[in-house]
Amino acid sequence: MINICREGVVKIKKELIRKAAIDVIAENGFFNAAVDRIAARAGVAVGTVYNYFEKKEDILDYIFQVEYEKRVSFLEDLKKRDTGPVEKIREIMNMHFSEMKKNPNLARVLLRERGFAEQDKMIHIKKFEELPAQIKDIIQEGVDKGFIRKCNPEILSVIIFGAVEALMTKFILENKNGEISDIFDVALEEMSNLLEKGLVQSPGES
Amino acid sequence: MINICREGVVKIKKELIRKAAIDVIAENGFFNAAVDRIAARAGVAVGTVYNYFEKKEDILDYIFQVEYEKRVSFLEDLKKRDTGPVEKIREIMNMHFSEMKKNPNLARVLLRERGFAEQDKMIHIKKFEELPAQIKDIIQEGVDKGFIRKCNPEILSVIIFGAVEALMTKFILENKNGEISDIFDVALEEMSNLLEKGLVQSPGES
Amino acid sequence: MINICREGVVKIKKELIRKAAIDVIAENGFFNAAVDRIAARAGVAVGTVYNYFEKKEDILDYIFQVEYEKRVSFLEDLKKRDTGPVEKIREIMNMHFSEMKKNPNLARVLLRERGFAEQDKMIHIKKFEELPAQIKDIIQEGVDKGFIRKCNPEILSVIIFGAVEALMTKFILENKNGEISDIFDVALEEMSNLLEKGLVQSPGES
Amino acid sequence: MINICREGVVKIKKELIRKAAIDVIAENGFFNAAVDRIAARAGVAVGTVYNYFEKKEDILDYIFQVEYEKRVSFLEDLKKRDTGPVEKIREIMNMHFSEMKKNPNLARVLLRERGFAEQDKMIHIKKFEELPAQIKDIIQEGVDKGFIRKCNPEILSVIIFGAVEALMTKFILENKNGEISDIFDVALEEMSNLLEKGLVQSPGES
DNA sequence: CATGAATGAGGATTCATTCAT
DNA sequence: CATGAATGAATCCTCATTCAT
Repeated sequence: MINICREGVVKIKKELIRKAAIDVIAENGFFNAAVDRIAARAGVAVGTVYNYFEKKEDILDYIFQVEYEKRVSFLEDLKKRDTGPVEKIREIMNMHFSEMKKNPNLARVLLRERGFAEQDKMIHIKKFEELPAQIKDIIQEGVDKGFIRKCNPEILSVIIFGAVEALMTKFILENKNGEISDIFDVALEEMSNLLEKGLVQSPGES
Repeated sequence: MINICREGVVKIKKELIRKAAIDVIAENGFFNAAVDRIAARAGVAVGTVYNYFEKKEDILDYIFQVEYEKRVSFLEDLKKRDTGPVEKIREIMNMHFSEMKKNPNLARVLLRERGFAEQDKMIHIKKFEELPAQIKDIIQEGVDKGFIRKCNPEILSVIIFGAVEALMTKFILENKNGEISDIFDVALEEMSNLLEKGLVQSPGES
Repeated sequence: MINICREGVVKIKKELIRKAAIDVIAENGFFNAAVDRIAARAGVAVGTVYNYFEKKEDILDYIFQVEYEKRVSFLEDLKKRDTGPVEKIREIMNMHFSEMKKNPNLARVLLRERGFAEQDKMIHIKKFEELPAQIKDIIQEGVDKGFIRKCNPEILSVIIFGAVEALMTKFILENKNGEISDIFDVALEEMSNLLEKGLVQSPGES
Repeated sequence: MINICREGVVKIKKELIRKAAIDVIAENGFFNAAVDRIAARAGVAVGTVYNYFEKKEDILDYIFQVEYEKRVSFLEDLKKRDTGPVEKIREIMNMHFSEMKKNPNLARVLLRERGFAEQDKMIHIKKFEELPAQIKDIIQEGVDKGFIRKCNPEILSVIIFGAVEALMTKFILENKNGEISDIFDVALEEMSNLLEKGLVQSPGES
């Protein structure tokens, strides 16, 4: 469908820039990603970038904003669903892994450039950092309903998110130029097992 | 005046610079940490920095090197000890958390600037990134001895390290200017529980 | 306001910088010619210089390029002309001397900064160094047509070029701040005589 | 013979530095020749260099001074000899060429770094530049005695010196890393011929 | 809105020179 | 005299940002 309205057109350019920025930043890191090069990659003039973003940092923040919103709406959908909490967490992991397979560069940026969360201007990076809190609710609900043992949901949400991101980081480092291994399936399984059984040998099991 | 020994003096200056760099990088991020400011903080001239480090990047790499060596010798000691694997992992977490309490700025740097591991020159950052592999051995040993259930030790080491680092990151973000909460004790407990029992309510438990 | 044409405008700025560079380099030598000062002399910002030249060295190379091309086209015209070889050489000298009177600073640069010909990047300085070879052809032709006695044209071209440049250097050193003496006419005459008669007293002449 | 006196010892160190400087400057040019590297090459500490030379430039000037004095005493000897002027000039050329074969690096420095003659501090470089004037006397004497035709001796001395240096420069550029070709013999012959016969075909010669 | 030349503050790095030992 | 660590001014170059067209 053709989107002719002004806003739609605007968004197309902004999208071009956002996507170019993801690639350039993934390749060079945010600081080494010159605005000129981002513009060039987007097939656009430098000045044009500054029609859509006030400062270079805003580009990065916008990248996080888009992903943040994607995740928020995903999590909202998820919460409504009727599955158990472990299954939900499994789906969250699944979502992250498959997003990463779709766009490894994006994952690279999301994982590497979070350092800016401390800066006050980067409101969406900061928000992104608060996403684990969303898992907290799922865990809390699981506890309330008796599916999950008593625990500190906030801490556990951090633990789970950290684990997921560490897995992604590992695979990024190992697959710099190649295809993402399907080791993700193994990772998924291991995480599920950890949550279900812990890591310790139960008495009476082989 | 007594000059302890040439090598000692050299190390003192290099130490001054290293410590100053940790603070300045923690506050501004590596890229915004001007060498001039690091030198000033160290009470030293710019040129002096370049007597000890060839390039700015080498300062960062050296920071990782020192910490890497600390951790390696810690892990070597740990392996020799006679405790069970879960207890060992607990000690690793404990070590990280207490290191962090001692020097939060250092933790900030270690957590935030790992992105450079992809650069070839940063050999110690790269090595640092491979530390989780050390946990792998502990897990493997646990499996072999029957203390830990069958699993993929490599993946699980990544999961555990990721969890620990996420916890540290969270507390850094929340305690930018303040004292580190003793929430670490809770975190420690929760991690231990996760490893021992998983997250799921066992049938027959309340 | 009428914008002659994009390319024209570009050339104007590049010309400004080139001319400023000639003066600053002539006064201080290439190494002591700070890019900032060249920019200031050109009435332009530092950054602008780097819009037209990738590196400082490229400015110097460009100065040689422009002069090289001037000389090549002059020599091509000259070859076509119907005059004898000695007359042609005389015209070459004349051209050099009058160019030098027009812009002594330029001559200063051309004579003093050739040392860079050894660097691989300075392709035009290297080419400039090969200009004497053009005289070689003229001499060779003279030999072929019987106007010039048997000799090694390559060596002689070097000798002639060297002589011309030494003369120019001498006058530059003697006329740092003043007008170029018209001693050039004498020099021209002496060179012509040398070529025609040698330096030795012929038997039977007074 | 062992030279134990203070001055002798001093000179040995100064000589070490001078020779090292010649090599380092020949390889990198004067500006890229760091005093550290000169000192290192001489097997001496930086500070030691400054015990013998006040400023870096003084090292270069000293190199020229030594060579200047060598040439002056050579020319004084030469003047006393009973040979004809052309033969004397031939010997001057011969001296330059063979000096150059002995130490190409030195020749490189002498030819490339004369640009500093304009600076007031470099008194010996300036003096070196005035050496051609010594040939002037030889020519003048030749004219007076009837061996050389009437001419402007000053101009001709410049011409001859320029020719010689151009030949040396050419061979340096062509023999950067290799042995100096024996083309010098040819050059010597051609110069002699030029001086004796000029370049023009005499009527009645083949 | 699009363009991209111009800007100049900022930062990494070098290196001549000093001076305490 | 010898040493070489320390100094910091000086310089090249980058790049975010502006603005006239």
